[in-house]
Amino acid sequence: MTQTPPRPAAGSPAPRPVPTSTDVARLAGVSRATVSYVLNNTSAVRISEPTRRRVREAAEELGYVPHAAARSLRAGRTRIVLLPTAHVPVGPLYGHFLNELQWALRRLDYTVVQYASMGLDGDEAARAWAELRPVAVVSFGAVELTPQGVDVLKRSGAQAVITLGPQPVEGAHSLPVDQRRVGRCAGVHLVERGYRRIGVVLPEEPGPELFSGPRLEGVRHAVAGTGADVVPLPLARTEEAAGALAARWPGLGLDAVFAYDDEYAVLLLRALLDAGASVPGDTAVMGAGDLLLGRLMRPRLSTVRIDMEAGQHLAELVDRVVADPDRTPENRDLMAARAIHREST
Amino acid sequence: MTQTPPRPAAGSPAPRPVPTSTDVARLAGVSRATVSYVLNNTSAVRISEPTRRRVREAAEELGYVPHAAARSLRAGRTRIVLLPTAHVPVGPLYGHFLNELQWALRRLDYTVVQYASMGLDGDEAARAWAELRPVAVVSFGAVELTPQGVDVLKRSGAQAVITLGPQPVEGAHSLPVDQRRVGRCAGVHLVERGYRRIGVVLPEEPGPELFSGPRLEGVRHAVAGTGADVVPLPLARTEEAAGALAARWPGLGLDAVFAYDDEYAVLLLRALLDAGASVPGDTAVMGAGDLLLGRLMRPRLSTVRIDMEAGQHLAELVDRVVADPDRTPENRDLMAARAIHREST
DNA sequence: TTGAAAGCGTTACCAG
DNA sequence: CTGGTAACGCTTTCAA
Repeated sequence: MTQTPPRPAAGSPAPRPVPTSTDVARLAGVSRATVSYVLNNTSAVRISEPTRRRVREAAEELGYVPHAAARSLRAGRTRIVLLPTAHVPVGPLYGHFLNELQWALRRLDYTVVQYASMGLDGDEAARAWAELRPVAVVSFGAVELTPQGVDVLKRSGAQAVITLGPQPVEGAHSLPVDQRRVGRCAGVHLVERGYRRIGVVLPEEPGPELFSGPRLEGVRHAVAGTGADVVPLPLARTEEAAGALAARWPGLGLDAVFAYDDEYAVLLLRALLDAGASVPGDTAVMGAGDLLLGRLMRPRLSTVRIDMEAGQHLAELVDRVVADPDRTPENRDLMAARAIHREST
Repeated sequence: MTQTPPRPAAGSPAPRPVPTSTDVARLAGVSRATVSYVLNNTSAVRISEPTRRRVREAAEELGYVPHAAARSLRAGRTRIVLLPTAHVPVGPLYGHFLNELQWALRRLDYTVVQYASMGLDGDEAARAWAELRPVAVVSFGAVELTPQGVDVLKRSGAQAVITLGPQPVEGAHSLPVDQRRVGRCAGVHLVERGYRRIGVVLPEEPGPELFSGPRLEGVRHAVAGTGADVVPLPLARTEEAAGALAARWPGLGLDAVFAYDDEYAVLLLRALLDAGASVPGDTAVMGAGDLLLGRLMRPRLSTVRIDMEAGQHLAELVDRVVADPDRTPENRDLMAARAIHREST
């Protein structure tokens, strides 16, 4: 026997142990199997109505709630979808997308587990995730997933290992999401308008590197061969930092700037205006994300609009892959990016 | 119920079953018990170094990963902290707070499960949560938790049921977070400056009701007895809606407006300016949240700054309550609110 | 120092 | 139509 807690100190409110299906069965005067059948509405077996009622009443009276872990253990599979997350959100857009995905997954009856990857490397992380025996893992690049990591997950029972990112991972169902395209949109937009010395604002804060790097690369790519220059500009997300950058702006000799997202863009735009610069006359400013923020500035901020395929769609994809892991991967990029011309460029 | 046998169709690449501790034991030529001892570094038992090595190598070779559900089942407790979430985020601030909390909990080795409450009522939701046997539940008011719900959770093994909200829930460890204080700050601020016809912008979008209602109530409370009026103003978070509201503004006869958060405030502020109004001359505008957005507007947006006690602290509180469920609840309000005067009031 | 065995709560199978 | 029994993977007590 296990250590039956010998009546904890008097005064405790309810030292009652948590009721199990055995307790329900005993109270209803039936077997555990019958309890299971009744509570799960198993159609393959027919139980008499009086019995059903007795079982239901017993469960109600005891406040019985089935134990998900025991169920999974027996069933050999969970309904857990694991979402590895980075320390810091990389932007409002991403947060919104993640939220939508969670909601949609829950709606499909999955249990969403967010797993913060505390600086583990890809394989350590994969092993930690595998302990939960998730039926699916959807990775946004917070952790660099390796083919070995994917293998560990699949062997632990994951039916779907889905990665979103610029390049596919061997063994995983990889959906293309190429942040370079955001930069490319901006680069093309600016070059077409004749700008030739282009600054690119990169967040100094840790977190968005996985997004900001490729966006910079995208700008470089768009600009290649046009004779235009690209100058990386690290910037902290504060008014002071923006002011300092604006102060040394004339010395930089830039005629345009593309910022990691609209927040950084507006921060700098404001600082430039306050420093007496003319936008887009002296310098064009472009952001990304098409946030409310930018539309409310004057001049209105030109931006790269990013549409992530609705979380709803991704959730349905997860569900399909779980049901049929061998289906051929889809290749459409989940992210649509296009430049929106307003008044700041 | 599903009845798909775990036997995959022939031709599947790797139908290898997931390795268990039995497999490791067999390969290492020891018993399952020994495997458990070695892999968990059990200090009460000493295993010879050669044996340890054999076990470790076997585990490595097979790619063995322990099964969290089985472990919890045996242990009788999980490390799951359940976070009920609403459909839509109620604002950037809240999102940030939630993120910090998740990170801190993970750091304390908890498994964070976000549970979207799909329109379940308090007791249904509590039962659904209880299936996971969380060791703690931290509720932000996405679902109205009842004393019965709390009881179900506690009886299912939850050591800590923590609610954040205006009023305590019987049986739960309730931390005061009173959104009315935000409204009160704004109300006091506006009344002190002589404004007497105060509009309060409430989001038309579903989601923030649980926050916006109390904030409105707080304004009313602050204004009571001063002879000032309070007028609720539903507003969608779009430029069109704000424009429409600004168009009928003169007819409303308001001399000040407090918006649910800085986004709504700036939206309206911009629309008023574009309509030719003077701020704060004709109308004062105040927001909440102290977002970057408001600081970048001209005139700079007056706001109510809200500091949620760092998620870190809440995570540590959870950890303490889990360790000692009978500790006396803390009563300090987790939220600090104070008006910040800028240029728009 | 190691191994055998008893459960944890659930459901599937197969007798009654 | 119903109920006993075994098994899921793991930890831990007890015995060798």
